[in-house]
Amino acid sequence: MPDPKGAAAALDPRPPEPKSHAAAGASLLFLREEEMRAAQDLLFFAYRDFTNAADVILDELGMGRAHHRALHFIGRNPGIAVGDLLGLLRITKQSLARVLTTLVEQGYVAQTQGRADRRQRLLTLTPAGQALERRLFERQRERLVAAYREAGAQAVEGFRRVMRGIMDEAARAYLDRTEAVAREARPRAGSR
Amino acid sequence: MPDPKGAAAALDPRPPEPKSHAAAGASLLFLREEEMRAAQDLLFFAYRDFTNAADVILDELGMGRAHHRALHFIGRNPGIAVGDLLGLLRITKQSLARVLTTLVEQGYVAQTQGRADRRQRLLTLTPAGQALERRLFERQRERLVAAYREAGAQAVEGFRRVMRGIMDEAARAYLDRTEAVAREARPRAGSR
DNA sequence: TAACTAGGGCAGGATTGTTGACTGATCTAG
DNA sequence: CTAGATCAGTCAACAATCCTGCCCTAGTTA
Repeated sequence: MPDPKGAAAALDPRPPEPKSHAAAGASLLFLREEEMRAAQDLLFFAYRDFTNAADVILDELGMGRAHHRALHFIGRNPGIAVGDLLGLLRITKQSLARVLTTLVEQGYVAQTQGRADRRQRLLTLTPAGQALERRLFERQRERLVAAYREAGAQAVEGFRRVMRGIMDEAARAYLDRTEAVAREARPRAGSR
Repeated sequence: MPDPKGAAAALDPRPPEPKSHAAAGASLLFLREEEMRAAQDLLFFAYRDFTNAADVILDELGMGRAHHRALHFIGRNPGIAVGDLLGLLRITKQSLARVLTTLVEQGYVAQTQGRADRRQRLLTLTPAGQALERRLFERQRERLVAAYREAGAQAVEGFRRVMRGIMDEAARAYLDRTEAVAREARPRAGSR
């Protein structure tokens, strides 16, 4: 019943591409099989508990995580067009339409016609939507602040770099754009 | 229903608990509102694209992410009882039963009766299950290896610390146990 | 023997996601 | 100005995944 090849491989800590990079050497141990397995665990548990933090509030309102995701990205990108939001969430028009309909009906999201292109419905959070998004965010922020503070600024920078590396190129580009906008709006803490 | 306070707060980059920790000072900027928002983005995109990496293979087999999660944790905990697996995944018996049934029927997972407690069904991966899990893992490993290598060992350590801080205490305890077991099985690279 | 526990199973429903096709409004290029 | 492309909303039908309750069997434990 046991597969010798599979079982052996699971215990074999061979580092991929042993010494291609120069200043690496033995420290490439962090690329071992077991480390990659552990990273799977980290992503699963962190994401599970992070998203879970807001679920209590969502349940009270009869909403789900999809609503939260929409609120989050509309809040971070006021005036975003429906198509662009679809691209961020990577879901279909139908899936978004369902949550968007309830969010608009319940007064959390407002739609305004685009000026340049009047076909577009630009999405923004109403004051109620901002308040709700903030309530949801606060729950998650507690966890983040605790984790960030405990780990320290340097660890946070490492976290940021690894997370960016895991995601798609398109997602990285989006983050860069968002960051640039944030710096522009508040140009005291930024670089340059 | 509209909350003007929420709107104002959304623009206010106040650092929480300004100078409670000693060696912090201005570097506590990384706890600002915007940094927390950015962390939400990081978690969303990294998790989205990481899980997505294995979806192609899963689709071919008519399986979903729930199957992958079960395979992953059974593979990492051979002989795990159904109840313990439920505790890890944090889903209901029914949800697990569905995926477990298909995994057993298709020969990816084997059930053996517990010796100490014969009510238990201890779960292990069959050779086919190990092979499938490995195929799925390889896709995700590509991303992880690239991200880890690009970020460097120090960044990886920071990533690990932050991710641990985000998750529940119970999840951290599980990771510690798993790590200890791995060290025991291969006591050359470990500490102590 | 009685009470508890591990696991399986069923009924019924909610959420979130999919594909595909169609409509309407608007923009753009020839 | 017309033809085609694009943005968005909508419908139907379906599938994956999750949920709450409830009941059952087998085995453990007091």
